[in-house]
Amino acid sequence: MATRQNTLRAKTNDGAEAKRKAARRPRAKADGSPPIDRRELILAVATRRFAEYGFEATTVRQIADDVDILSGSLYHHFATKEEILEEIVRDAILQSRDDAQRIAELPLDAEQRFVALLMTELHRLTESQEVYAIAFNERKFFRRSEYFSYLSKAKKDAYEAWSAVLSDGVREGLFHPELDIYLTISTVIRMLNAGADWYKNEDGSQIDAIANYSLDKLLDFYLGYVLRAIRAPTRAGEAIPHPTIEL
Amino acid sequence: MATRQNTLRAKTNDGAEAKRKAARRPRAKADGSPPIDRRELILAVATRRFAEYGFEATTVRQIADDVDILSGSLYHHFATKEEILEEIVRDAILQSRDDAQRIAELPLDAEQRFVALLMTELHRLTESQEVYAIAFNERKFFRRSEYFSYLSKAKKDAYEAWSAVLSDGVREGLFHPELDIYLTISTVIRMLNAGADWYKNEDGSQIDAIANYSLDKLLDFYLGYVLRAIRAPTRAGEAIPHPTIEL
DNA sequence: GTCTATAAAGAGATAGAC
DNA sequence: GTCTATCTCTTTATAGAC
Repeated sequence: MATRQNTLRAKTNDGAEAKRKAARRPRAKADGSPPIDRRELILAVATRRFAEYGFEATTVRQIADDVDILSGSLYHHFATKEEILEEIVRDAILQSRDDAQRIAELPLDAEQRFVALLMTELHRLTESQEVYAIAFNERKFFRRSEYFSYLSKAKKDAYEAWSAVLSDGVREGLFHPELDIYLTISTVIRMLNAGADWYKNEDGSQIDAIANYSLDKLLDFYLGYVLRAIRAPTRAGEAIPHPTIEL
Repeated sequence: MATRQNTLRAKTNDGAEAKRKAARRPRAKADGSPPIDRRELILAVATRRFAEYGFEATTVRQIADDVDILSGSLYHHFATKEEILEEIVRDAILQSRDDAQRIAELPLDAEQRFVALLMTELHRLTESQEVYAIAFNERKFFRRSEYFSYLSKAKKDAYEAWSAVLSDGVREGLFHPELDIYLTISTVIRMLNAGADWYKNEDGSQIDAIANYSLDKLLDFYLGYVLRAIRAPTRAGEAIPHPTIEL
C-alpha cells in the first residue's frame, strides 16, 4: 500500500479538471431509459460503502459486488480506487467552498451572512450527508496525499470565508468582542457535520431517545445554540431568527 | 476480511476481564530498569498508528516495525489485532462511563454537575486524546462487532448519566424548558472530542491561525458556549463559572 | 462494457527453532 | 520473547478474449 500511495503522491493533478468534464457528462440517451449510467451507479454504491466503513476499509470487490460486476471491470470506469473517492467528494467540497465565498460577499450584516452560511452548509450536509461524511472522515487521508491537496486547499478557502464573516461581526459589534474565531468555526463546522450524520443515520448509536426531528428543527437548534454563544453580551436578549431551509 | 470478522463476531467476551487483569499487570521488576515492558510499548505505538491512520488502515507489520520486532512476534503478546485495539480503548471508555455515573450522583445542583461532567470529560480527552479519538473514530466498527458490544453499552450508560443531569436541570428550572437533551448531549460530546483532537494536534489542518491555547482557555470556551445555549432564558445574565481543570 | 484469468504484493496469523 | 519461515487469504490492478 505504501508503494501505491507513493505513486499517487508523485502523480500530478493538473489538467484533470478538463478530462473529468468529458468523462463525467452522461451521454445523451436518445431512448427513454433511465439516465443513471453504470459509472453513476458505481459512485452511488461506493459512496454508501465509504461512508459506512471508510475508504481504506472498503475493497473494490465489495463495490463491484454491489453493482453485480467483477472487480476487474471497475477499472474500465475508473483508473484507481482513489479516483472513485475523488469523484465522490470533489464537487461537494468545491461547491461548499463556492457557497461560503459567495455568501461572505453578500451585502448583508455579519449575522445575516453567518446565518446564511450556517443554513446553506446544513442544507448541503443533510442533502448529501454521506458525501460530506466521507470528505470529513477522510480528511487526514487527503492531507497526506499530494494528489488530494487541492481539496484541503478548498476547505481552507471556505474557512477563510467563514472567518471573514465572523471578523466583520466582531468589528460591527454584533458578536462578542473576544470571540475566538478559529475555535468557533472549527467547532461549528464539526458540530454541523456530526449533526447531519446523526440526522441522516438516526439510530446508528445505541441511544434510544430517537424523536422525530425535522430539518428545520435541527436548524433552529444549531442556530440558537451558536448565536447565543457568539453574540455580543449586549444583544443577549435579541430573538433568534427562525429561517426555513429552502434554497 | 469478512471471514475474519465473522469469526470475531461469533467469539464471546465472557470472563475476559479476569484474564486481562493478570495479563496486564506489569511484572514487578527487581532491578532498576524502566517499568515500560514490551507490551506497553506495543500498545503505545499502536495507539499512535490507530489514531493517525485508523484501525483498519494500520497493519500489524507497521506496528511491529515501530517496536523493531517482526510481525509474527506481536502474536506472543496479543492474540489478534482486535485485541490490541481493545486493550487501547477499553479502560478509557469504562473510566469515562464511571466518571459520568459518579458525577451524576453528586449532591450538587444540575448545572454544577453538568460543569463537572464537562470538565472531567475534557480533562480525560486532552489527557489521552489519541485513545479517545480512536474510541470515537472506530465507533461504527465497535457497533458492528459483537465482541466489542460492551463498549457501545458503556458509552450508552455514560449517555444516560449525562441525560439524567440535563433532565434534572430542566426540572429544577436551571436549563431551558424546551432543551433537547438528546441533541445537546450528542452535540456536546462530539464538540469536546473534536476540540481535544484539535488541541492536541494543533496544525493538523491547513488553517493557519494557530494561537496558543491553554487547556483552561479551551474549557472556558466550551463552558461558555454550552451554558449560554442551554440555560433557561431567565438566567441569561448569570456569570459563566471559570473552574480550572485540576482533577 | 464485462468476462476470464492472473499477476504481484500485502494482509493477518501460525509453527517451531533458538 | 524473538526469529525464521511460511500458510492462506485478500488486496489492487492488468491483459486480453468476447
